[in-house]
Amino acid sequence: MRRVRRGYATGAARRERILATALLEFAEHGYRGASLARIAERAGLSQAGLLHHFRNKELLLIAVLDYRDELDARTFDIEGAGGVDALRALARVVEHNSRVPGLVQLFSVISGEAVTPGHPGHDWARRRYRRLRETVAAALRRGVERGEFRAGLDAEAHADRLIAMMDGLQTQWLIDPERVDMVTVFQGYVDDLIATLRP
Amino acid sequence: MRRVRRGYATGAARRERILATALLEFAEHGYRGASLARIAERAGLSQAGLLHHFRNKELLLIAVLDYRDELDARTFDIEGAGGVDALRALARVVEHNSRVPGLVQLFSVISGEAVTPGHPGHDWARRRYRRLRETVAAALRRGVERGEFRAGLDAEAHADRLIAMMDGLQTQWLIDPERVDMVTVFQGYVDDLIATLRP
DNA sequence: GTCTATACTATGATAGAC
DNA sequence: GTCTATCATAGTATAGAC
Repeated sequence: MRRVRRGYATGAARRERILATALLEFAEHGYRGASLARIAERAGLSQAGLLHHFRNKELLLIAVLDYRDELDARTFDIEGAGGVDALRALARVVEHNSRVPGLVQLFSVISGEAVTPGHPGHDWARRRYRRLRETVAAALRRGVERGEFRAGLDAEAHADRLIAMMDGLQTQWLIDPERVDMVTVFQGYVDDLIATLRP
Repeated sequence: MRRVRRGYATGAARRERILATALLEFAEHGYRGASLARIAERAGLSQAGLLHHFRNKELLLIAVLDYRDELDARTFDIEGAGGVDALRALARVVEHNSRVPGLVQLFSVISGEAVTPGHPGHDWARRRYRRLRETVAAALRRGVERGEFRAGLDAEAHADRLIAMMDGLQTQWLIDPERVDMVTVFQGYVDDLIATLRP
């Protein structure tokens, strides 16, 4: 009997171990600062072994970013929700993020590096922002349809602001965790915004 | 006659040339991605020559960050202004930033890297955020004293939010300049905030 | 103050045995 | 699929002549 999934399953587990390790390393040292040798060592295989699974460093980063997005599939149902509910969902995302500093840090470090055109994460970051903006803007528009928000609001601009606020507070929080209360400060923004947008 | 300032002046010009070049390189490639050899070449001296002026890479980065802060001494008089004036001054800072993408990018790239403790820019970033927060919060409090803003507002939280908004929009703008209108979107935030904070 | 030369270390990637 | 061995390259930093 051929154990159809055996080889695959082993390979997949290996792959995931590598991805999880690489995520930590990229989060800690950025793309340029991370080293394949160290990732391999921490993942329990040789550097050549690692490169058997991911042909080069750039492809590994892309895979890690996709992997992070998968872990992030807990979108907290922003897509499903609309109006005030969506804003509260965003606040819950921030709260959740405060419990996974590693994932947040990966995002902050890579986003920072990726502002440079030519960085392997540049396209990923651009796509990510565009998608996020669309998702949040759509949720705001649904709030208008439901009469929760006043008509004529600039959904895209508010979406940009909500995303900027999340990212900006994350940076401050990562750099100075004791001093910056990311969750409460963002919650305050959402509360003010709900009041402002009331019809 | 001893030309007291001659040697110094020459040295200072050289130093500044190096700093300006290094600023561009660090902005383009981050701390880890920048290379002393390339900085030296673009500044028109050898790598060893560069290291004569700045003993090592880390000290060069620190010097560049201080240099940037000097160029930034055009604080647009946020300290002097208070209340609504201060918020308008912040909007002017954003407008100004939109004309110096190089400086903005240096800040974004280094801030991103510097969330990692142990990064040579970590302390600089933390100090910078703390100072900024104090400056902006003080300006908001002055607005309360003057009766422009309602009493009991959380000045620190609003300061954190204003700074987060500036930084977050900068990242989006750098990654996708055609799509993100940093200046207008920030102006919108300030306008909403002035309305919200009215007594 | 600036250069050349060089030491030293680390990196990403490939070839080929098992 | 994993390893060892190796390559080519590039990086920071130092020594010492001019």
